[in-house]
Amino acid sequence: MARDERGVTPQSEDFSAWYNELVFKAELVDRGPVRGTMVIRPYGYRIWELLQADMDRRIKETGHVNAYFPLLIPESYMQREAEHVEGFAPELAVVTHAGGKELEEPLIIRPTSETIIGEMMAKWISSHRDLPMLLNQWANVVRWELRPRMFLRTTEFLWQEGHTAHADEADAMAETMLALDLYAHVARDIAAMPVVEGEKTPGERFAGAQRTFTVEGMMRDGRALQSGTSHFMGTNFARAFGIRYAAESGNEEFCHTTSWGMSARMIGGVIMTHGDDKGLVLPPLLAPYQVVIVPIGRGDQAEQVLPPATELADRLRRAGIRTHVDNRPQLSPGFKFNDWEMRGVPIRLELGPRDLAAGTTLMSTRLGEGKTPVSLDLAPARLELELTAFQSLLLQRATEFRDDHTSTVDSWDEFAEAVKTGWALAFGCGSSECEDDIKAATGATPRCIPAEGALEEGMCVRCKQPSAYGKRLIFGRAY
RNA sequence: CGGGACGUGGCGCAGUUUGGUAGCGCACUUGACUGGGGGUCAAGGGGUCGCCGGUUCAAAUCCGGCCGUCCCGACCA
Repeated sequence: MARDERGVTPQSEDFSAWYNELVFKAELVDRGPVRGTMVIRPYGYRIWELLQADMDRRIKETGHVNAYFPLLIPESYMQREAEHVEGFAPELAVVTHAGGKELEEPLIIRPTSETIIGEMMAKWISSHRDLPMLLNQWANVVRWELRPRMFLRTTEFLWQEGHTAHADEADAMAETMLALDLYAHVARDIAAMPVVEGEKTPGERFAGAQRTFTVEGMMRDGRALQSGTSHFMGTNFARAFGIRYAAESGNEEFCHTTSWGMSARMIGGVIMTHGDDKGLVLPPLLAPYQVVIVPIGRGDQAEQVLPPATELADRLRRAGIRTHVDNRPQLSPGFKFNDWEMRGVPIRLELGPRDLAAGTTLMSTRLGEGKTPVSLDLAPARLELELTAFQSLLLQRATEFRDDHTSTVDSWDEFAEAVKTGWALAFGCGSSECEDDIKAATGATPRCIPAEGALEEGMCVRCKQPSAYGKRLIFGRAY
Protein backbone atom coordinates (compact mmCIF):
# COMPACT_ATOMS: atom_id res chain seq x y z
CA MET A 1 0.00 0.00 0.00
CA ALA A 2 2.04 2.81 -1.31
CA ARG A 3 1.23 5.93 0.63
CA ASP A 4 0.99 9.14 -1.31
CA GLU A 5 4.44 10.49 -0.68
CA ARG A 6 3.09 14.00 -0.28
CA GLY A 7 1.21 13.05 2.88
CA VAL A 8 2.40 11.58 6.16
CA THR A 9 1.98 8.10 7.62
CA PRO A 10 -1.23 8.07 9.69
CA GLN A 11 -0.74 8.30 13.44
CA SER A 12 -2.69 5.12 13.99
CA GLU A 13 -0.38 3.18 11.70
CA ASP A 14 2.93 4.33 13.16
CA PHE A 15 3.00 7.33 15.45
CA SER A 16 6.73 7.58 15.44
CA ALA A 17 6.93 7.54 11.63
CA TRP A 18 4.17 10.15 11.55
CA TYR A 19 6.18 12.46 13.79
CA ASN A 20 9.40 11.90 11.93
CA GLU A 21 7.99 12.60 8.51
CA LEU A 22 6.01 15.57 9.68
CA VAL A 23 8.84 17.58 11.17
CA PHE A 24 10.61 17.46 7.82
CA LYS A 25 7.60 17.87 5.55
CA ALA A 26 6.27 20.85 7.48
CA GLU A 27 9.75 22.35 7.04
CA LEU A 28 10.32 22.76 10.75
CA VAL A 29 13.74 21.15 10.69
CA ASP A 30 16.42 19.51 8.64
CA ARG A 31 19.15 17.16 9.73
CA GLY A 32 22.52 18.60 10.66
CA PRO A 33 25.67 17.00 9.30
CA VAL A 34 26.65 15.64 12.72
CA ARG A 35 24.64 12.78 14.15
CA GLY A 36 21.87 13.96 16.40
CA THR A 37 22.07 17.60 15.39
CA MET A 38 19.17 19.57 14.01
CA VAL A 39 18.82 22.61 11.82
CA ILE A 40 15.78 24.58 12.90
CA ARG A 41 14.36 26.06 9.72
CA PRO A 42 12.69 29.47 9.61
CA TYR A 43 9.16 28.11 10.01
CA GLY A 44 10.17 26.05 13.04
CA TYR A 45 12.34 28.78 14.50
CA ARG A 46 9.47 31.24 14.36
CA ILE A 47 7.49 28.94 16.64
CA TRP A 48 10.40 28.93 19.06
CA GLU A 49 10.64 32.72 18.90
CA LEU A 50 6.98 33.09 19.77
CA LEU A 51 7.33 30.71 22.71
CA GLN A 52 10.51 32.41 23.77
CA ALA A 53 9.05 35.91 23.61
CA ASP A 54 6.25 35.04 25.99
CA MET A 55 8.49 33.16 28.36
CA ASP A 56 11.16 35.84 28.37
CA ARG A 57 8.61 38.50 29.20
CA ARG A 58 7.29 36.50 32.14
CA ILE A 59 10.75 35.66 33.40
CA LYS A 60 11.53 39.35 33.49
CA GLU A 61 8.17 40.26 35.01
CA THR A 62 8.96 37.96 37.92
CA GLY A 63 12.15 39.83 38.72
CA HIS A 64 14.77 37.81 36.87
CA VAL A 65 17.50 39.31 34.73
CA ASN A 66 19.12 37.80 31.67
CA ALA A 67 22.84 37.18 31.42
CA TYR A 68 25.06 34.98 29.33
CA PHE A 69 27.68 32.52 30.51
CA PRO A 70 30.35 30.77 28.42
CA LEU A 71 29.79 27.62 26.41
CA LEU A 72 33.10 26.12 27.53
CA ILE A 73 33.47 24.98 31.11
CA PRO A 74 36.68 23.75 32.76
CA GLU A 75 36.40 20.03 33.35
CA SER A 76 37.29 20.48 36.99
CA TYR A 77 34.09 22.49 37.61
CA MET A 78 32.00 19.50 36.71
CA GLN A 79 33.81 17.36 39.27
CA ARG A 80 32.85 19.45 42.24
CA GLU A 81 29.33 18.24 42.85
CA ALA A 82 29.53 14.47 43.10
CA GLU A 83 26.04 13.55 41.97
CA HIS A 84 26.08 16.17 39.24
CA VAL A 85 29.22 14.73 37.59
CA GLU A 86 27.95 11.22 37.92
CA GLY A 87 24.67 12.14 36.31
CA PHE A 88 26.17 13.96 33.36
CA ALA A 89 29.46 12.17 32.75
CA PRO A 90 28.09 9.78 30.11
CA GLU A 91 26.76 12.54 27.90
CA LEU A 92 29.50 15.13 27.99
CA ALA A 93 31.26 16.43 24.90
CA VAL A 94 34.83 17.37 25.80
CA VAL A 95 37.24 19.62 23.95
CA THR A 96 40.76 18.29 24.33
CA HIS A 97 42.58 20.15 21.58
CA ALA A 98 42.59 23.79 20.63
CA GLY A 99 44.95 26.18 18.93
CA GLY A 100 46.73 23.25 17.37
CA LYS A 101 47.78 21.58 20.62
CA GLU A 102 46.44 19.51 23.44
CA LEU A 103 44.91 21.54 26.26
CA GLU A 104 46.32 21.26 29.77
CA GLU A 105 42.81 20.99 31.12
CA PRO A 106 40.05 19.60 28.91
CA LEU A 107 37.01 21.81 28.44
CA ILE A 108 33.45 20.61 28.70
CA ILE A 109 30.84 21.93 26.30
CA ARG A 110 28.08 22.84 28.76
CA PRO A 111 25.36 20.24 29.21
CA THR A 112 23.77 22.78 31.61
CA SER A 113 25.34 25.69 33.49
CA GLU A 114 24.95 25.08 37.22
CA THR A 115 28.68 24.78 37.69
CA ILE A 116 29.89 27.85 35.88
CA ILE A 117 27.05 29.98 37.19
CA GLY A 118 27.68 28.65 40.69
CA GLU A 119 31.32 29.67 40.36
CA MET A 120 30.35 33.19 39.33
CA MET A 121 27.66 33.49 41.98
CA ALA A 122 30.24 32.65 44.61
CA LYS A 123 32.25 35.58 43.34
CA TRP A 124 29.34 38.00 43.19
CA ILE A 125 27.56 37.19 46.44
CA SER A 126 28.98 38.20 49.77
CA SER A 127 26.12 39.65 51.81
CA HIS A 128 22.44 38.93 52.42
CA ARG A 129 22.00 42.27 50.68
CA ASP A 130 23.09 40.60 47.41
CA LEU A 131 20.23 38.15 47.68
CA PRO A 132 18.16 36.86 46.13
CA MET A 133 20.16 36.69 42.91
CA LEU A 134 17.77 35.87 40.11
CA LEU A 135 19.49 35.01 36.82
CA ASN A 136 18.36 33.54 33.56
CA GLN A 137 20.13 32.72 30.36
CA TRP A 138 18.99 31.71 26.88
CA ALA A 139 21.51 29.29 25.52
CA ASN A 140 22.34 26.17 23.60
CA VAL A 141 23.63 23.13 25.46
CA VAL A 142 25.14 19.85 24.31
CA ARG A 143 24.38 16.39 25.64
CA TRP A 144 25.72 13.43 23.72
CA GLU A 145 22.47 11.55 23.31
CA LEU A 146 22.47 7.94 22.25
CA ARG A 147 19.12 8.07 20.59
CA PRO A 148 18.28 11.42 19.05
CA ARG A 149 14.82 12.51 17.99
CA MET A 150 14.03 15.87 16.44
CA PHE A 151 13.16 18.45 19.11
CA LEU A 152 12.67 15.77 21.77
CA ARG A 153 16.24 14.65 22.21
CA THR A 154 18.95 16.21 20.07
CA THR A 155 22.64 16.47 20.78
CA GLU A 156 22.48 20.24 20.85
CA PHE A 157 19.34 21.98 21.96
CA LEU A 158 18.07 25.47 22.72
CA TRP A 159 16.64 26.34 26.06
CA GLN A 160 16.35 28.79 28.85
CA GLU A 161 17.97 28.08 32.20
CA GLY A 162 17.13 30.03 35.31
CA HIS A 163 19.59 30.00 38.21
CA THR A 164 18.85 31.66 41.49
CA ALA A 165 20.44 31.97 44.91
CA HIS A 166 18.53 32.73 48.09
CA ALA A 167 19.27 33.35 51.74
CA ASP A 168 16.91 30.81 53.12
CA GLU A 169 15.31 27.57 52.18
CA ALA A 170 11.74 28.87 52.12
CA ASP A 171 12.63 31.54 49.56
CA ALA A 172 14.39 29.03 47.37
CA MET A 173 11.44 26.65 47.55
CA ALA A 174 9.05 29.47 46.67
CA GLU A 175 11.23 30.29 43.67
CA THR A 176 11.24 26.65 42.57
CA MET A 177 7.46 26.64 42.59
CA LEU A 178 7.25 30.01 40.86
CA ALA A 179 9.27 28.68 37.95
CA LEU A 180 7.09 25.59 37.78
CA ASP A 181 3.97 27.77 37.60
CA LEU A 182 5.56 29.76 34.83
CA TYR A 183 6.06 26.58 32.82
CA ALA A 184 2.55 25.40 33.48
CA HIS A 185 1.31 28.74 32.23
CA VAL A 186 3.36 28.64 29.04
CA ALA A 187 2.29 25.08 28.35
CA ARG A 188 -1.43 25.64 28.97
CA ASP A 189 -2.06 29.19 27.90
CA ILE A 190 0.35 29.42 24.99
CA ALA A 191 0.97 25.87 23.76
CA ALA A 192 -2.53 24.65 24.74
CA MET A 193 -0.97 21.62 26.42
CA PRO A 194 -2.85 20.59 29.57
CA VAL A 195 0.17 19.72 31.66
CA VAL A 196 0.16 18.20 35.11
CA GLU A 197 2.42 19.78 37.71
CA GLY A 198 4.10 17.56 40.21
CA GLU A 199 7.24 16.39 41.93
CA LYS A 200 9.62 13.76 40.62
CA THR A 201 10.27 10.68 42.70
CA PRO A 202 13.86 10.31 43.96
CA GLY A 203 14.73 7.98 41.10
CA GLU A 204 13.82 10.62 38.51
CA ARG A 205 15.49 13.56 40.23
CA PHE A 206 17.99 15.90 38.53
CA ALA A 207 21.62 15.05 39.26
CA GLY A 208 22.56 17.11 42.29
CA ALA A 209 19.08 18.37 43.22
CA GLN A 210 17.27 17.83 46.49
CA ARG A 211 13.85 18.07 44.92
CA THR A 212 12.83 18.14 41.26
CA PHE A 213 9.49 19.34 39.96
CA THR A 214 8.06 18.84 36.51
CA VAL A 215 5.23 19.66 34.16
CA GLU A 216 4.15 16.57 32.23
CA GLY A 217 2.08 16.59 29.08
CA MET A 218 0.34 13.70 27.36
CA MET A 219 1.02 13.11 23.69
CA ARG A 220 -1.56 11.66 21.30
CA ASP A 221 0.05 8.23 21.54
CA GLY A 222 -0.57 8.27 25.27
CA ARG A 223 3.05 8.82 26.22
CA ALA A 224 4.20 11.48 28.64
CA LEU A 225 6.53 14.33 27.79
CA GLN A 226 8.41 16.21 30.48
CA SER A 227 7.98 19.74 29.24
CA GLY A 228 9.78 21.78 31.86
CA THR A 229 11.59 21.16 35.14
CA SER A 230 12.39 23.14 38.22
CA HIS A 231 14.96 22.05 40.79
CA PHE A 232 15.49 22.91 44.41
CA MET A 233 19.18 22.35 45.11
CA GLY A 234 19.21 23.05 48.82
CA THR A 235 22.81 23.96 49.64
CA ASN A 236 24.37 21.22 47.49
CA PHE A 237 25.77 23.53 44.84
CA ALA A 238 26.43 26.32 47.31
CA ARG A 239 28.69 23.98 49.26
CA ALA A 240 30.40 22.70 46.13
CA PHE A 241 31.10 26.19 44.77
CA GLY A 242 31.36 28.21 47.96
CA ILE A 243 28.28 30.37 47.41
CA ARG A 244 28.20 32.02 50.84
CA TYR A 245 26.83 35.19 52.32
CA ALA A 246 27.18 37.13 55.54
CA ALA A 247 23.82 36.98 57.30
CA GLU A 248 22.41 39.88 59.32
CA SER A 249 23.61 38.05 62.40
CA GLY A 250 27.16 38.28 61.06
CA ASN A 251 27.41 34.53 60.56
CA GLU A 252 28.55 33.19 57.23
CA GLU A 253 25.87 31.00 55.63
CA PHE A 254 25.48 28.92 52.50
CA CYS A 255 22.94 30.05 49.94
CA HIS A 256 20.04 27.89 48.82
CA THR A 257 19.94 27.66 45.04
CA THR A 258 17.49 26.68 42.35
CA SER A 259 17.63 26.00 38.64
CA TRP A 260 14.90 25.54 36.08
CA GLY A 261 14.70 24.96 32.37
CA MET A 262 12.35 24.75 29.45
CA SER A 263 13.58 23.87 25.99
CA ALA A 264 12.64 23.74 22.33
CA ARG A 265 11.47 20.23 23.17
CA MET A 266 8.21 22.02 23.87
CA ILE A 267 7.76 22.31 20.10
CA GLY A 268 7.84 18.52 19.89
CA GLY A 269 5.17 18.54 22.58
CA VAL A 270 2.99 20.90 20.56
CA ILE A 271 3.35 18.69 17.48
CA MET A 272 2.45 15.50 19.33
CA THR A 273 -0.32 17.04 21.42
CA HIS A 274 -2.29 18.62 18.60
CA GLY A 275 -1.15 17.14 15.29
CA ASP A 276 -3.28 14.85 13.16
CA ASP A 277 -3.05 12.80 9.98
CA LYS A 278 -3.15 15.92 7.83
CA GLY A 279 -0.12 17.34 9.59
CA LEU A 280 0.58 19.96 12.23
CA VAL A 281 -2.12 21.77 14.13
CA LEU A 282 -0.66 24.89 15.69
CA PRO A 283 -2.17 26.86 18.54
CA PRO A 284 -2.79 30.37 17.20
CA LEU A 285 -0.49 31.87 19.82
CA LEU A 286 2.43 29.87 18.44
CA ALA A 287 1.51 29.87 14.76
CA PRO A 288 3.94 31.75 12.51
CA TYR A 289 0.91 32.45 10.34
CA GLN A 290 -2.44 32.49 12.08
CA VAL A 291 -4.31 33.13 8.84
CA VAL A 292 -3.26 32.29 5.30
CA ILE A 293 -5.12 33.80 2.38
CA VAL A 294 -5.19 31.78 -0.84
CA PRO A 295 -6.16 33.92 -3.82
CA ILE A 296 -8.05 31.99 -6.48
CA GLY A 297 -7.83 32.80 -10.15
CA ARG A 298 -5.28 33.41 -12.85
CA GLY A 299 -4.40 35.77 -15.61
CA ASP A 300 -6.79 38.70 -15.58
CA GLN A 301 -8.52 37.20 -12.59
CA ALA A 302 -5.30 37.08 -10.62
CA GLU A 303 -4.82 40.74 -11.23
CA GLN A 304 -8.30 41.33 -9.89
CA VAL A 305 -7.95 39.07 -6.90
CA LEU A 306 -4.48 39.84 -5.61
CA PRO A 307 -5.03 43.48 -4.62
CA PRO A 308 -8.10 42.73 -2.48
CA ALA A 309 -6.25 39.78 -0.94
CA THR A 310 -3.34 42.01 -0.02
CA GLU A 311 -5.70 44.62 1.31
CA LEU A 312 -7.50 42.05 3.45
CA ALA A 313 -4.16 40.85 4.79
CA ASP A 314 -3.23 44.41 5.73
CA ARG A 315 -6.48 44.89 7.59
CA LEU A 316 -5.98 41.62 9.46
CA ARG A 317 -2.42 42.56 10.35
CA ARG A 318 -3.58 45.88 11.70
CA ALA A 319 -5.89 43.89 13.94
CA GLY A 320 -2.82 42.05 15.24
CA ILE A 321 -3.34 38.85 13.27
CA ARG A 322 -0.27 37.22 11.72
CA THR A 323 -1.41 36.89 8.12
CA HIS A 324 0.20 35.56 4.98
CA VAL A 325 -0.95 35.79 1.39
CA ASP A 326 0.07 32.72 -0.59
CA ASN A 327 0.54 34.22 -4.02
CA ARG A 328 2.83 31.55 -5.44
CA PRO A 329 1.58 31.64 -9.02
CA GLN A 330 2.71 28.24 -10.19
CA LEU A 331 0.85 26.22 -7.56
CA SER A 332 -2.79 25.19 -7.72
CA PRO A 333 -5.17 26.21 -4.94
CA GLY A 334 -5.68 22.57 -3.99
CA PHE A 335 -1.99 22.14 -3.46
CA LYS A 336 -1.83 25.21 -1.28
CA PHE A 337 -4.72 24.02 0.87
CA ASN A 338 -2.94 20.78 1.60
CA ASP A 339 0.36 22.54 2.10
CA TRP A 340 -0.93 24.91 4.77
CA GLU A 341 -2.83 22.14 6.46
CA MET A 342 0.42 20.20 6.71
CA ARG A 343 2.01 23.26 8.27
CA GLY A 344 -0.76 23.60 10.81
CA VAL A 345 -2.10 27.06 9.97
CA PRO A 346 -5.21 27.56 12.14
CA ILE A 347 -7.35 29.41 9.61
CA ARG A 348 -7.34 29.55 5.83
CA LEU A 349 -9.23 32.08 3.75
CA GLU A 350 -10.04 31.60 0.08
CA LEU A 351 -10.60 34.69 -1.99
CA GLY A 352 -11.77 34.31 -5.57
CA PRO A 353 -13.95 36.13 -8.09
CA ARG A 354 -17.14 34.62 -6.69
CA ASP A 355 -16.26 35.74 -3.17
CA LEU A 356 -15.32 39.21 -4.30
CA ALA A 357 -18.63 39.57 -6.08
CA ALA A 358 -20.41 38.60 -2.87
CA GLY A 359 -18.17 40.74 -0.63
CA THR A 360 -17.09 37.67 1.35
CA THR A 361 -14.18 35.29 1.82
CA LEU A 362 -14.42 31.53 2.40
CA MET A 363 -13.06 30.48 5.77
CA SER A 364 -11.86 27.00 6.77
CA THR A 365 -10.40 26.19 10.14
CA ARG A 366 -7.72 23.54 10.52
CA LEU A 367 -9.99 21.36 12.63
CA GLY A 368 -13.35 22.01 10.98
CA GLU A 369 -14.82 20.25 7.96
CA GLY A 370 -16.72 22.80 5.91
CA LYS A 371 -16.08 26.28 4.59
CA THR A 372 -17.91 29.32 5.88
CA PRO A 373 -18.39 32.60 4.03
CA VAL A 374 -17.26 35.55 6.11
CA SER A 375 -18.05 39.14 5.25
CA LEU A 376 -14.94 41.00 4.16
CA ASP A 377 -15.99 44.04 6.13
CA LEU A 378 -16.29 42.12 9.36
CA ALA A 379 -13.37 39.78 8.77
CA PRO A 380 -10.84 41.23 11.27
CA ALA A 381 -13.23 41.07 14.21
CA ARG A 382 -14.57 37.69 13.17
CA LEU A 383 -11.14 36.15 12.79
CA GLU A 384 -9.98 37.42 16.15
CA LEU A 385 -12.89 35.57 17.68
CA GLU A 386 -12.22 32.46 15.62
CA LEU A 387 -8.57 32.39 16.64
CA THR A 388 -9.41 32.76 20.31
CA ALA A 389 -11.96 29.98 20.00
CA PHE A 390 -9.46 27.81 18.15
CA GLN A 391 -6.89 28.28 20.89
CA SER A 392 -9.37 27.21 23.60
CA LEU A 393 -10.67 24.36 21.50
CA LEU A 394 -7.17 22.92 21.31
CA LEU A 395 -6.69 23.02 25.06
CA GLN A 396 -10.13 21.54 25.60
CA ARG A 397 -9.56 18.72 23.11
CA ALA A 398 -6.19 17.89 24.58
CA THR A 399 -7.60 17.93 28.10
CA GLU A 400 -10.38 15.56 27.10
CA PHE A 401 -7.91 13.30 25.37
CA ARG A 402 -5.71 13.19 28.44
CA ASP A 403 -8.60 12.49 30.77
CA ASP A 404 -9.92 9.77 28.47
CA HIS A 405 -6.51 8.15 28.54
CA THR A 406 -5.95 8.32 32.28
CA SER A 407 -7.20 5.57 34.57
CA THR A 408 -7.19 5.15 38.30
CA VAL A 409 -6.02 1.61 38.96
CA ASP A 410 -5.28 -0.62 41.92
CA SER A 411 -4.49 -3.99 40.36
CA TRP A 412 -1.35 -4.86 38.49
CA ASP A 413 -3.29 -6.13 35.45
CA GLU A 414 -5.25 -2.91 35.15
CA PHE A 415 -2.03 -0.99 35.55
CA ALA A 416 -0.23 -2.86 32.78
CA GLU A 417 -3.21 -2.33 30.49
CA ALA A 418 -3.57 1.37 31.30
CA VAL A 419 0.02 2.32 30.55
CA LYS A 420 -0.20 0.78 27.09
CA THR A 421 -2.43 3.61 25.95
CA GLY A 422 -2.04 6.34 28.53
CA TRP A 423 -1.48 7.14 32.16
CA ALA A 424 -2.24 5.17 35.28
CA LEU A 425 -2.96 6.81 38.61
CA ALA A 426 -1.65 4.28 41.08
CA PHE A 427 0.07 3.93 44.43
CA GLY A 428 3.80 3.40 44.55
CA CYS A 429 5.87 2.24 47.50
CA GLY A 430 8.65 4.73 46.87
CA SER A 431 11.48 2.24 46.42
CA SER A 432 13.55 2.72 43.31
CA GLU A 433 13.99 -1.06 42.96
CA CYS A 434 10.24 -1.37 42.63
CA GLU A 435 10.16 1.49 40.10
CA ASP A 436 12.84 -0.25 38.06
CA ASP A 437 10.85 -3.45 38.19
CA ILE A 438 7.75 -1.66 36.93
CA LYS A 439 9.74 -0.11 34.13
CA ALA A 440 11.22 -3.42 33.09
CA ALA A 441 7.79 -5.05 33.05
CA THR A 442 5.77 -2.32 31.31
CA GLY A 443 8.08 0.44 30.10
CA ALA A 444 6.26 2.85 32.41
CA THR A 445 7.91 5.12 34.95
CA PRO A 446 6.48 7.34 37.66
CA ARG A 447 6.08 10.67 35.87
CA CYS A 448 5.32 12.64 38.98
CA ILE A 449 3.57 12.96 42.30
CA PRO A 450 0.83 15.29 41.08
CA ALA A 451 0.48 18.52 43.02
CA GLU A 452 -3.30 18.36 42.79
CA GLY A 453 -3.78 14.69 43.61
CA ALA A 454 -6.16 13.88 46.45
CA LEU A 455 -4.57 12.74 49.70
CA GLU A 456 -5.03 9.00 50.08
CA GLU A 457 -3.13 5.92 51.09
CA GLY A 458 -3.10 2.43 49.63
CA MET A 459 -0.86 -0.41 48.56
CA CYS A 460 1.87 -0.22 45.95
CA VAL A 461 0.42 -1.42 42.66
CA ARG A 462 3.45 -3.67 42.15
CA CYS A 463 4.74 -4.96 45.47
CA LYS A 464 1.69 -4.32 47.70
CA GLN A 465 3.78 -2.53 50.32
CA PRO A 466 2.21 0.57 51.91
CA SER A 467 2.13 3.59 49.62
CA ALA A 468 4.58 6.47 49.90
CA TYR A 469 3.93 10.19 49.27
CA GLY A 470 0.35 10.11 50.62
CA LYS A 471 -1.22 10.14 47.17
CA ARG A 472 -1.39 8.32 43.87
CA LEU A 473 1.43 8.79 41.38
CA ILE A 474 1.05 9.27 37.67
CA PHE A 475 2.71 6.44 35.78
CA GLY A 476 3.22 6.34 32.04
CA ARG A 477 5.60 5.58 29.28
CA ALA A 478 7.63 8.66 28.47
CA TYR A 479 9.71 10.30 25.78
C1' C B 1 27.69 -0.85 22.75
C1' G B 2 24.05 -5.07 21.03
C1' G B 3 20.28 -6.32 16.97
C1' G B 4 18.29 -4.96 11.94
C1' A B 5 18.37 -2.16 7.32
C1' C B 6 20.53 1.06 3.91
C1' G B 7 24.17 4.30 1.06
C1' U B 8 22.73 5.42 -7.02
C1' G B 9 20.87 13.51 -9.91
C1' G B 10 17.81 18.04 -4.78
C1' C B 11 14.12 14.12 -2.57
C1' G B 12 12.13 9.00 -2.93
C1' C B 13 13.64 4.66 -5.31
C1' A B 14 14.71 0.64 -9.37
C1' G B 15 18.96 -1.54 -11.45
C1' U B 16 23.26 -5.64 -8.12
C1' U B 17 20.95 -12.28 -8.17
C1' U B 18 23.29 -13.46 -13.95
C1' G B 19 29.42 -7.58 -14.94
C1' G B 20 28.42 -4.91 -21.07
C1' U B 21 26.38 2.96 -23.12
C1' A B 22 23.10 4.85 -15.48
C1' G B 23 17.25 4.65 -15.35
C1' C B 24 12.13 5.91 -13.13
C1' G B 25 8.78 9.12 -10.12
C1' C B 26 8.68 13.76 -7.75
C1' A B 27 11.13 18.41 -7.69
C1' C B 28 13.77 22.02 -11.06
C1' U B 29 14.06 25.21 -16.07
C1' U B 30 11.23 27.02 -20.58
C1' G B 31 6.54 27.42 -23.19
C1' A B 32 1.36 26.71 -23.83
C1' C B 33 -3.10 25.53 -21.76
C1' U B 34 -5.17 25.25 -16.73
C1' G B 35 -6.61 27.08 -11.71
C1' G B 36 -12.84 27.01 -5.82
C1' G B 37 -9.09 20.30 -2.71
C1' G B 38 -2.44 17.81 -4.16
C1' G B 39 -3.38 20.24 -12.75
C1' U B 40 -2.18 18.71 -18.31
C1' C B 41 0.97 18.49 -22.48
C1' A B 42 5.61 19.45 -24.80
C1' A B 43 10.74 20.46 -24.69
C1' G B 44 15.10 20.67 -21.44
C1' G B 45 19.16 20.67 -17.45
C1' G B 46 21.31 17.90 -13.70
C1' G B 47 24.63 11.82 -11.19
C1' U B 48 33.18 10.82 -9.88
C1' C B 49 26.59 5.02 -8.26
C1' G B 50 29.48 6.54 0.16
C1' C B 51 35.19 5.99 0.27
C1' C B 52 39.77 3.07 -0.66
C1' G B 53 41.83 -1.06 -2.81
C1' G B 54 41.39 -5.69 -5.70
C1' U B 55 39.51 -9.15 -9.82
C1' U B 56 38.33 -8.26 -15.16
C1' C B 57 38.98 -6.43 -21.97
C1' A B 58 34.96 -4.18 -19.07
C1' A B 59 32.44 -3.01 -12.18
C1' A B 60 26.66 0.61 -9.52
C1' U B 61 26.88 -4.87 -10.14
C1' C B 62 31.92 -9.62 -8.00
C1' C B 63 35.82 -9.74 -3.66
C1' G B 64 38.30 -7.26 0.72
C1' G B 65 38.56 -3.21 3.94
C1' C B 66 36.85 1.43 5.79
C1' C B 67 33.29 5.40 6.59
C1' G B 68 28.48 7.16 7.31
C1' U B 69 23.20 7.26 8.03
C1' C B 70 18.49 5.41 9.60
C1' C B 71 15.34 2.04 12.58
C1' C B 72 14.82 -1.16 17.25
C1' G B 73 16.97 -1.66 22.76
C1' A B 74 19.99 0.53 27.56
C1' C B 75 20.82 7.13 29.26
C1' C B 76 18.20 11.94 29.06
C1' A B 77 15.12 18.44 28.74
